[in-house]
Amino acid sequence: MGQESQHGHGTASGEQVPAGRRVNAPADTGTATPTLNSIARALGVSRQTVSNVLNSPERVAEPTRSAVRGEIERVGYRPSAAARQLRTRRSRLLGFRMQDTTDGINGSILDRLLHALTARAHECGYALLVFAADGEAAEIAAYEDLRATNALDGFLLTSTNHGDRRADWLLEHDIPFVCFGRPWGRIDAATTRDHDWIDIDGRAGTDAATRLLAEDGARRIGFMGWPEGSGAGDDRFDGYVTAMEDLGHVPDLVDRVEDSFENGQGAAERLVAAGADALVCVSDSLALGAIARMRALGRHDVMDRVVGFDDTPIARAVGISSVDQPVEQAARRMVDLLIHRIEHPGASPASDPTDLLTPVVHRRRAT
Amino acid sequence: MGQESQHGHGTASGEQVPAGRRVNAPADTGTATPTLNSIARALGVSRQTVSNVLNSPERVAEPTRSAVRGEIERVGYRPSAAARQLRTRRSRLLGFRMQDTTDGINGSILDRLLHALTARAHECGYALLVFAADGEAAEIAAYEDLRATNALDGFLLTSTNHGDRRADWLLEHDIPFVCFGRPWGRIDAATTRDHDWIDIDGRAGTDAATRLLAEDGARRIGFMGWPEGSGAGDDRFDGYVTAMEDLGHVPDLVDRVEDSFENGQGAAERLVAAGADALVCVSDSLALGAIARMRALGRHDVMDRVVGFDDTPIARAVGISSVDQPVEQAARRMVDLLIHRIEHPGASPASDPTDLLTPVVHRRRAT
DNA sequence: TTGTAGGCGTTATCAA
DNA sequence: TTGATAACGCCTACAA
Repeated sequence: MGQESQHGHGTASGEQVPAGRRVNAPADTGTATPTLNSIARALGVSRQTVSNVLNSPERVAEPTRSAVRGEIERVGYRPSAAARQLRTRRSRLLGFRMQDTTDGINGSILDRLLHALTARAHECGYALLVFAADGEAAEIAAYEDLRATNALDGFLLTSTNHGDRRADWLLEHDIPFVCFGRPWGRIDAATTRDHDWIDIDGRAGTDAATRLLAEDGARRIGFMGWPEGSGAGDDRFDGYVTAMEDLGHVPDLVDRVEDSFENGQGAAERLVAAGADALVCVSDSLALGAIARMRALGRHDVMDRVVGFDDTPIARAVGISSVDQPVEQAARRMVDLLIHRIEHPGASPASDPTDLLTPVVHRRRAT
Repeated sequence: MGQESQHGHGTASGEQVPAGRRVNAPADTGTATPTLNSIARALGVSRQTVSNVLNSPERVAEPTRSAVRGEIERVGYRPSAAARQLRTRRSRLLGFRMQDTTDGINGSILDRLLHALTARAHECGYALLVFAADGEAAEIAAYEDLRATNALDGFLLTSTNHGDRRADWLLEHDIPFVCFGRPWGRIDAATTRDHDWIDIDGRAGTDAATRLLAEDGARRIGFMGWPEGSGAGDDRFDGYVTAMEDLGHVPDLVDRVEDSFENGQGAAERLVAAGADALVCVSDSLALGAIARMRALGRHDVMDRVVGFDDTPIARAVGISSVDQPVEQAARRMVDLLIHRIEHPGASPASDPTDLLTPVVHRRRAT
């Protein structure tokens, strides 16, 4: 194997430093960064063999293989993502867009998601690239740019809405992606192809919340939700309705408002005035508002019968019962789906609409 | 200029597709990805000229320049980050570690920071790579790995503590970074070199909070803080002490506990038992706990005189006065410092200890 | 002002 | 089983 003997045309390529060149040598610390070449040379094998040890170990004979591995370990070699990317057209990078405005309380679930996505991606050998973009158009522009320049392998989308054009664009351009949230608008639309997504069973969440209150003796359970038209909001409303009907109650105490603490106060007041003795809320902001107003009105009976949604830190701290979305599980599934799609192009979408993640209600008592 | 005429040794490099090769051609959509080469060829100029138009436009004559620009625009050319990175050793990527555990309420300020950092980096032509790592050792290992494989240009550190070894490691390895938080432990330590950081004047925050309460007629103002030993906590304590002394009061109503809602309840109860008629808190969790307990005890007088810290969404919603850290400003400065350091190695640290960002107190009334 | 040459570190193909 | 060769797209130095 001719240890150390430079064979062939003089020195191996990349080693002739025509004295006086020394381009951008980064503050020559004595030890140059190890590369496939340097390892190959040290061992007297070809750099292709070293590459094979990394990518198709079975094609390399045992003695060689362990020798190479030893050297790699010894010098702390790390393959260069740039070079690999240049060659393979893959970056092992996943894109995640930061919401332009975190409205705080509810936004916290997105942050939880981001944490979980990062962790899972890491386990799979991928990393997350986060970017900012205001509005749908800007977001699409960002996809285009990041895909072209940074070769992102795929994107993780959140809060998909009716008439969302991001998914269409990505489909058209054959870029892998997964959505957190069902394709509300497009489902059943024969003209559009399907795509990967995961979702949480909001309906099951409000259903469980409603039953929990019923168990506590509530009869006139009210619902505080978002205006009709948002997929998740309507879904959660359905859960309330079916649970109520199933329990033999009439789901007629309903107040649908934009999400905010203040609106929660107002809606709660109206609902109790109409006779509600308990409240199911589609968010913790609304629940928090409801509790505050109930307290102000001296309705401690109702205060103890409010259930929020998302199980935000505030709910935990203040002691509000809340529906907890299995975000970590969702993140794992999103990443796995996306990576599968990336590594097996051609495969058909793996999501099954019946396969929603089930949230769990935490029962608490306000402090 | 011989449009379209291939001059020199046959076709330009990279264009000979020895029929039957067609390696990984990604689903040949008819239009190949534009490159410097393809643009140069289309225009009959050399690829170097195109590169120059991008990187040193002044070296290219006008007619050529605009022709090139037109073509770039027309075909939607984007330089490949991988190729550029391979060549320049720079990725235009900044690293940000996700906290392993977001303890929720207070963690929200980190999320706000991340949003702001992302936005600012984007404006500067950089992107953020987020990664997960549990514990100091793992974080350092992540630096090493990301630096070696992904060529991250620098790192944005948060929550630096006493005896933090991350900064030491990064300094040793000459990797650019900035910290959110003063180098508490190492400041004045002659043995360690200095580094870039920014910080917020916590002392000014509690000072302002204390004065705000005094304006409202409070005399026996209590302080709810963290146990001695944390830089930020001690800093905030100092603000309270100096303000009180300056106002002619004695800063003797002090309770220092670990940060949590529950501890906030306990501390508040002890302090009012000792005679406090107002409370300055170093976090919104503590403030929230304080308010809850005051309400339970019927001390509405004190309830209206609680100031929190961080101005989290909950504080805004519930109506707690709170000290708002100028996070967006901090983020801008962090990114700018880091990028400066990256693009001008050798320059000395730019942070000036006297140059802290000043928070502002928002006055609110609980709902 | 523009063009030529060479190489950054990796992988794919094919020949030995 | 291993090695030689040729790109991937870009940038820097130098020559014309």
